[in-house]
Order: sequence, then structure tokens, then C-alpha cells
Amino acid sequence: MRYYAFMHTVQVKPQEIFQALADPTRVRIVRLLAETGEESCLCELVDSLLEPQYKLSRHVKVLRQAGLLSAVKEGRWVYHRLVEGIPYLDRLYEALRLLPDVDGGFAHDVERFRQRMCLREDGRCRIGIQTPELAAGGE
Amino acid sequence: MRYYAFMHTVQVKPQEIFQALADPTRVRIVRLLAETGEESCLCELVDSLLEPQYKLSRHVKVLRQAGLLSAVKEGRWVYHRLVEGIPYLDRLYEALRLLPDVDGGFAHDVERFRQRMCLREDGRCRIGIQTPELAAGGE
DNA sequence: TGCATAAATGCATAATAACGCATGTATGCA
DNA sequence: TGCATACATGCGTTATTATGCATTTATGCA
Repeated sequence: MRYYAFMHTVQVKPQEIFQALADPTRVRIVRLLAETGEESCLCELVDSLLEPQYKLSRHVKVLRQAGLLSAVKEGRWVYHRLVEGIPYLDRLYEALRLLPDVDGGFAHDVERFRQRMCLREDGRCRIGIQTPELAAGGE
Repeated sequence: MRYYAFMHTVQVKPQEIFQALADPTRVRIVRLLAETGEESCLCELVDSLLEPQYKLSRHVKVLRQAGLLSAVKEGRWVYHRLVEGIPYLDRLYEALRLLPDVDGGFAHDVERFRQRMCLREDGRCRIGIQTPELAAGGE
């Protein structure tokens, strides 16, 4: 398991950034992190977005390879956060924060995320997936 | 041939916007219009991007359906412009303007576009595709 | 040192999307 | 009224991508 800090301005083509956001689940992930400004481990994302672990693991990988997320491993947990400080990416996050939440689905993601963050100890996640049926398969 | 003014905030899902930009040719189109602030007919796009007419016609349609472009028909010509005034779209265009032009390819697009715009009369395009081999097929 | 657990991934399948070729549609002009 | 032309599109092919199931890897703790 290796994590890369991608050299944006030289390696990532524009369409690859947008392609990374072309999937609804990946948009939910990035919107959640852009809206809350938090970093999150995978099990927190699972409990917030209510999607299977393997699915989010893959999507997070795509976002990482596109240079939108960086990951830091801490013990068994891997914390994901937005790559910030790159002008065009920061604008992109602004755009995401300005998106309307038509059906209120995103508000629910944020609410579940905030609840889940309350279970942290010393600002770190100490538990795993709290929605058992998502730990290894579909809903 | 009908053109729609899409109701953004209610009809277009976030990922559809990004999916529209997930193709390199479509990124070139939107970047060109965002950078120059111009509107453009299809034949001007063909001569600027050096891509076949049918290809750009399709890509422009995708961008239109995603709500990024609006189109106005004037005689035989159809002028395409960015949909502006929607906060998250305007941010998106800002992001596009901030993208680095690694290989200089985009600068060439802009240069060809500006040259092509010099052939307008009274601010309107009066000619067709000037690169014959692109009028109906590949290069 | 073995077990529980957070996260990653190989594989097969299904859905999606881009492309080239050719043709169709619509508009203006002689 | 017929022709030239700006733009749109149906079709078949190919390439890419998302998903679910199952399993593997890696880390901490008893």
C-alpha cells in the first residue's frame, strides 16, 4: 500500500480531474470534504455515505490518482483529505460548495458525517464501520 | 433542430456537469470560450481545434445538454456561448482559466481561434470550414 | 504468535461513451 | 425552385468504466 503526492501541474491532465468527478459517489466524497473541511478515514466515509467499503475504497483511489485527495496512513486507519493550495483545485472546491442540494441528499451525507465524527476520540477514529451490512457488501 | 435553455439548479446533476468535462475535446471547447469570452459558431471551432465537424457537433451537444453551453441559431450558423451567471458554473470557468497549459496546446487553440475570428464580417461568421479535410471526416 | 479488523484488490460482468462513416436536415442564394 | 452549405445524427465498433463477490494485505492487540 503506497500513497502518492501527485505533481499536479505537470502530471494530471484537465480532463482527468473532471473525469474523477464524473461519478456521483466521488462527487459526494469530495463535496463532503470540501463542505466540512475535515479529513476522514474510510470507515467514516462508509458510515456517512452508506456505501459498501470496497466501493468507496476504489473511488477514493481514483480521486487520489487524479490528484484531488491525499492519504495518510495512521495505524489501521487511512485518513483522506482534499489536496489544497492549488489555485484551480481551490476554485473547483468553491464550485462544489456552491452546488445546490436539490433533493437534500447531500445534507443527509453531511449530517451523518458530523454524527460519525462525534465518535472520534482525541480527534482520531478508533472504531470501524458501524453499519455492518456495508463492511463487505451491498445494502 | 431545437435548442434548450436548461434549468440548471433543478435538472442537471453535479456529476453530469463534470462528466461533460471529462473529455479532452470538450475541455478544449469550454476553455477556449472561457479564456476568450467569445461566442463561436461550429465552423470556427472546427478551424480552431482542428477536429472533424461531426465530432465537435456531438461534443457541443453534450455540453449543451449538461447546461454549460447555450446555442443561438442565426441563418445557417449556430453560435455557442458559455452559460454564465450561475455561481457554481462561473467558479468552474475560473478554475478552467487557471489551468496550466503544460504542452502549449491550448495556446495554439487560442491563437488559431483569434486568427479565425479575424475573418468575421460585422462580428459575424460569413464563411464555412476553412480546413477542407475536416468538413466531413478525419484528418 | 495468533486473531480481529481497517483497507485494498483480482476477476467477471454489465453499462456507458467515443469514434468514423455516411447520410439527413435546414437555410440562403442564384 | 434547385443547389450549395452549415450543422446534426443513425449506426456499428471499440474502448473505457462501474459494480459485486470474494479474497488478500497490513496493522494492533491479547
